[in-house]
Amino acid sequence: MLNDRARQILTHIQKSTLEHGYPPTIREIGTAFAIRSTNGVRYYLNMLERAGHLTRGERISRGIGTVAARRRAAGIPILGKVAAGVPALAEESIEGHLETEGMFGDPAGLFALRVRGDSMIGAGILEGDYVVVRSQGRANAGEIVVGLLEDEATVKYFRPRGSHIELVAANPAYPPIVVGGGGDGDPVFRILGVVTGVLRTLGR
Amino acid sequence: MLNDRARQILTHIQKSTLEHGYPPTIREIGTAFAIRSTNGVRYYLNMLERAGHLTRGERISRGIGTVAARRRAAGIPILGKVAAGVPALAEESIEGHLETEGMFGDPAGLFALRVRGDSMIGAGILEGDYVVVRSQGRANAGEIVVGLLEDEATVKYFRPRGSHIELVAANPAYPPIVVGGGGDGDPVFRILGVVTGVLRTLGR
DNA sequence: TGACACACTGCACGCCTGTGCACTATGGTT
DNA sequence: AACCATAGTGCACAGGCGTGCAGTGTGTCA
Repeated sequence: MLNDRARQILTHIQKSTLEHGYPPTIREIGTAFAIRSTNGVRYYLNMLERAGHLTRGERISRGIGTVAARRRAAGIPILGKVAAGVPALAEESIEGHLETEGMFGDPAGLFALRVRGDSMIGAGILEGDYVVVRSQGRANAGEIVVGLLEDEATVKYFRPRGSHIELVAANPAYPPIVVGGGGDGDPVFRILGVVTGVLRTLGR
Repeated sequence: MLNDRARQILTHIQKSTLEHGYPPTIREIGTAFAIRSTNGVRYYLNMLERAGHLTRGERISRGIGTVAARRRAAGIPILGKVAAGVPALAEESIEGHLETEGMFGDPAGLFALRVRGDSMIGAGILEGDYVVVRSQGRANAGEIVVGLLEDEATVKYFRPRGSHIELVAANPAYPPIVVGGGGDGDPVFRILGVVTGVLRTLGR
């Protein structure tokens, strides 16, 4: 239904919209794809609109709204009850929407880290998962922190023990690491942030 | 710095952008707030731009980009190497960006489900996690599926065994469930979709 | 070899839209 | 009473931008 060029133009519109905050004009798209006539572009826009990939406002400059941009507002529907015969997404069964933006709080001050190793499998954090980290220098007891331990980033439970700190793995194979005791050979440790989310993709 | 009216106008621009896919014009904002002169609106736009809440393209129609819309593009930065003394997000150490939108593939056909029970802890799926599910009726061997088992949604490994299907938990406490053997008392099962992601928020 | 779809070019028209300049009403301060 | 900031009104101008219509080159299918 959609050919290669049309797909490229669609992603260009999406990228441009995100980059500037507003969609491109027909002529801007034309320049980007070396299409000299506005109608060359309109040919594709009509195609994309018929295919349902974007909506256009008539006679509205930059009136190109990608469906993706609008759906962003909705997010992924969260089903509450999965009723007897309903694989379709019946409106009534939608409990809310997964707004991945903002679901971890204010995006500023957040960063993500890909997890290496299996030291936190007990907490449901596997190798290859992304942990979402709120960047801050201190943590509460029991929180999962990302810290810098001798120039290496680690993810561990944070357990202050009065005079020193224990970094505890969620895997019995790894013994707790003691830091900050003031002892001579004690490793240097600094908290980079607190883990506020875990994210994993499966399959491909 | 920003008064109440300016804030309302900012959120109006954000809402309108999400709703239509493109930002409003000066005159459209004016109508929404009963400001009859375009310069009345410009007065606020300048204010908001000086405060850094939006960026404007000069002489560009609908050239109002909210900073929030642009940040959406960036997502959460993924740090690769966490170098020695760098809790700040040094540009060089950013490996990519977590684009939560689209990271699970085409948002259409996806839904999310809150996990109940601990039957999949071995796969790093805990109680309270959200699983992101691609809605489809069949699955490959070994994939984690969401299925409807006797009117109840379950998350399990999918293991076809020729004549029947085994639904295997990732927790030794739960024995495999056999379905589709054609036997009289066999439970009814239908695949709702395949799990393509796991998502968890921690703390608060 | 003709017909036809595809992927455009070229151009004029005219509304849409941001900009600039001048002016006004209101309320608070000195 | 004079002065100033705030929050606008009103209007003309010019260029941005979508639309409509007509035409072109190229490949392919019959």
